[in-house]
Amino acid sequence: MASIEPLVQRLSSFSHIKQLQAHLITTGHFGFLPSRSKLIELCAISPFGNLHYATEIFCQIQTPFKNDWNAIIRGFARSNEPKIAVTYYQNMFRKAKNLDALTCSFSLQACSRFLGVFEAKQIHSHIVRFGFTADDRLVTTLLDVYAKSNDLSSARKLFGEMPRTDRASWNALIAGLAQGDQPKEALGLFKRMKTEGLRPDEITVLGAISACSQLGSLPEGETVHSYIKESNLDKNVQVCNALIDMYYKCGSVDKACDVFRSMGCRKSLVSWNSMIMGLGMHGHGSDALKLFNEMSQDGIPADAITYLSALCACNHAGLVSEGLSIFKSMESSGVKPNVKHYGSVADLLGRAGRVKEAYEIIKSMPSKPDIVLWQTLLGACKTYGEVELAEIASRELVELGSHSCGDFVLLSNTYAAHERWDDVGKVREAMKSKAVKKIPGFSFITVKGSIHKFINGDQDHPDWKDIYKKIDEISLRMNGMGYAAETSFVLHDIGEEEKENVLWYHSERLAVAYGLISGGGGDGKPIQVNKNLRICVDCHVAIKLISKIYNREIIVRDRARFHHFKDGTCSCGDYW
DNA sequence: TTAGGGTTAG
Repeated sequence: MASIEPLVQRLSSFSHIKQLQAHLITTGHFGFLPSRSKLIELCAISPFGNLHYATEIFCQIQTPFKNDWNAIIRGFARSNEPKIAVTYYQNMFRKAKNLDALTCSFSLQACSRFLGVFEAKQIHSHIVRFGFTADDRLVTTLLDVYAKSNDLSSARKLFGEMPRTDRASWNALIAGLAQGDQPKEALGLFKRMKTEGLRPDEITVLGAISACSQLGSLPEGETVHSYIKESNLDKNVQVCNALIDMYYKCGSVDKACDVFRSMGCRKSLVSWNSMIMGLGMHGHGSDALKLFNEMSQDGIPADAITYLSALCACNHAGLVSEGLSIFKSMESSGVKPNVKHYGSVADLLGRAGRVKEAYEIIKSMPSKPDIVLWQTLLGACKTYGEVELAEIASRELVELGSHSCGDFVLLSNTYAAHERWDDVGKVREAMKSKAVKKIPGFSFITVKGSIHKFINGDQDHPDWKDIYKKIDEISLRMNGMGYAAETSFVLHDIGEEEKENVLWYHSERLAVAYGLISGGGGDGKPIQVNKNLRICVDCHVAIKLISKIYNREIIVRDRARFHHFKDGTCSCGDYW
């Protein structure tokens, strides 16, 4: 039998595949293994194929050969049901025993799609058993699964054991560490890679930039950017997009704009989305909306993320009518609003005191509202003292199984504002009976290239005594300006154990104090602090005052947005 | 013949 390859080259539709199958059967060549496997592969992975049909052919084969299995596994690995690929793999392992490195590779690709570490570990053991560990490509795929599933220790161990590492394996580990919670380690590897004589490429720098974004460290980001310029990697649109993202996340929306405006390649949808999001997070709502309009003139249609970015920009700047009209325009643009768009609009209305309208929006959703949405509504209820709606939202939250400390505190505070102390007591009881989980708050600051992390009230920093001394000094000077801590509700209602977290030693204040004594940010540069949660109301007041007393610009990046404190005010206009 | 590493939200 001649190769069917020339024939295959000319196939362009599913009916061609069926004709080929008929041809193979009628000519008695279906039993000819390469042709049969090719047919299954075509069905399973070509753009005009049909995975279901591929499995039908496969099932008709009494003893499928290795390549038949591989074709099916490969097809499922890239389908919407990657787990099925692993099921086929396990069947093959039991029945056929003749799997090869490719079988493992396709199956691992499937694992990385559904983050199946358990399955990956099983395949890993087979890789060892079959002696495929010298296969760099296969091991890199395995490393990537571990890294993507956040099993970073396995990823690192594997990397350490590789007989040869190349750029791809370094890249997989760097990206994995950056996207996991080890951005510092990712940057360390990026630096080490250069000293070991491997030249980072665009994929490497994407990982490194992403690490800088996570750290929120502008100096580190600038160093990576210099490397990118030196190596001419700044013509790559993905690299530019990552730089935009990094700069605004590191507090410099101006530098993000510079990158955006001077891109040496065509801007993609992601470039626009990132820039709009960045402007929004820094409170430049109207600039964000200008860009939003400019984008359609540039012939790039907005997608769901564009709309979300524009809506967030409206939220952070309090642009209520603009936000509503953008939301309304979504349908006509053919972009279907999802939970996040509804959440954003509910937030916009809620913050503006239009709590009932926010509730109506939530009710009008085609899908079921999620925890975040009810929390948003609850937050607005607290601000505007809407007890009834607060109770509705809380009930929904309990039903959805939310055990977040914040939910209880908000409800309790809403009651407290109406002096309904019995109800306050009941909420507190409920908190005790359901082990309410609390995410620990932490902040960090980069000083002279190294990162210092602070947890509320911690004394782990080598200079903690000086930091606390500085805080005492700050508090004296603030009290002299008539500052009174807003502890009334917060401390009262959260419960006893919270009391030790005295507001004065909140992580963001420890970081700011350290910034002041260490000259963080350098001459005249702003002190920049990153926090994992939202900044607390009292710290917000305090840092405004600190910026005035010490005549220092302070930038705080919290979970939701940026706050630029200068001369006693904040860029968010106290609206966040 | 077929395989490895990649950018935006929350």
